[in-house]
Amino acid sequence: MASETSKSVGFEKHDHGLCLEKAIKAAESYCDRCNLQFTPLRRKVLEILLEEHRALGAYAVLDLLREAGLGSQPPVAYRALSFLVEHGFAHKIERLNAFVACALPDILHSPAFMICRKCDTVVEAQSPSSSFDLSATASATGFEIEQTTLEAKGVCNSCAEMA
Amino acid sequence: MASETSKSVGFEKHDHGLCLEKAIKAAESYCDRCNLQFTPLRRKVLEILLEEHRALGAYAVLDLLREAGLGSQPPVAYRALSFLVEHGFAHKIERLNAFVACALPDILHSPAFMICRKCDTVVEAQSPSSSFDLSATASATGFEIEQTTLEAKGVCNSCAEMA
DNA sequence: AGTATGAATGATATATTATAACATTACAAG
DNA sequence: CTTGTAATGTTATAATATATCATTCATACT
Repeated sequence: MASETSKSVGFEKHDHGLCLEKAIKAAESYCDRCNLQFTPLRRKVLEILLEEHRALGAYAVLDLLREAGLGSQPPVAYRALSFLVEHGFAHKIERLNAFVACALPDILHSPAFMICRKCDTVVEAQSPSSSFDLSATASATGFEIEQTTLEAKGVCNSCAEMA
Repeated sequence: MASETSKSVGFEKHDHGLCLEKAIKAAESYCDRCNLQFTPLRRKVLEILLEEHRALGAYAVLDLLREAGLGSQPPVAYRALSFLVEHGFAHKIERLNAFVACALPDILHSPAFMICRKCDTVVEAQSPSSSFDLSATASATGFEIEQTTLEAKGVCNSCAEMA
């Protein structure tokens, strides 16, 4: 379902049809290599996220899924989204309770996002590790950071000892 | 209400009654200085968060509020929590949809957290800015980071131009 | 004191996000 | 061909959050 139009997405224009195709191919080949099932449903959900190119709530995804005739109940969307997030094809934006396609599918990274509080546009920054200074990326794109939140998930001392 | 017991909280023991009192006093005097109303409700919610010393969902807070005879409907809890978050007395942990009292009430900081996926314990790290490497803090406390998310809220280029 | 103003709280209803639980289908390994 | 596992379908409901309007409370001005 890739369109050939180049439209304004994120904070600047780019060839969106191309980026969609590339991302799908990347996911496909990754799943091949890792014996993961890149099913029509999962592919469609990733296409939806790529096509929209912004953070979508699970129910927005579900609506589009329904339009495409592929599943109609919440768990269907949530399961596909979980799969995509788990394998790095998409990220969850916790602040928005929404999901975006990964903008850097070929690069190992810990996700970092700039979220506009006015239009909810989400831009993913390239972040090699948990230590990352967004301010350079922000000023390069003209994004003015008002507040940042860093949340690290893991296992604490005492839980590790118990195991 | 502050208890005098010293119990194990976070990743290590400390005098909890004392830290509660200190935090309440800090909030009180900040509100005085800034002409904010540190009402009984808001104080109670902060006390609840401090007393529990872990991330609590809004409805958990509401239950404790109800027990204390101070409001019983969701908006009551959400409004008090918003106030506390807005003024930095508490933080919202987006990953958990939960709230914690600020562990560093006297220090200007952008919040950074380590969240145990097994016990949901949340520890706040001291983070002077949006650029911050959690890994040092993590290894100091024996926390093993599995995944980090950095979300910056602000205003993007095009929205800024419109205004 | 009286009263106008805005802030905070109370109360009802409902919206939004997410998952539990179980049934069914698809598909691959033995 | 059948048995196990993963994926999807389906129903129901849980958990989180907010809109709206009514009421009370604090403050500041006269």
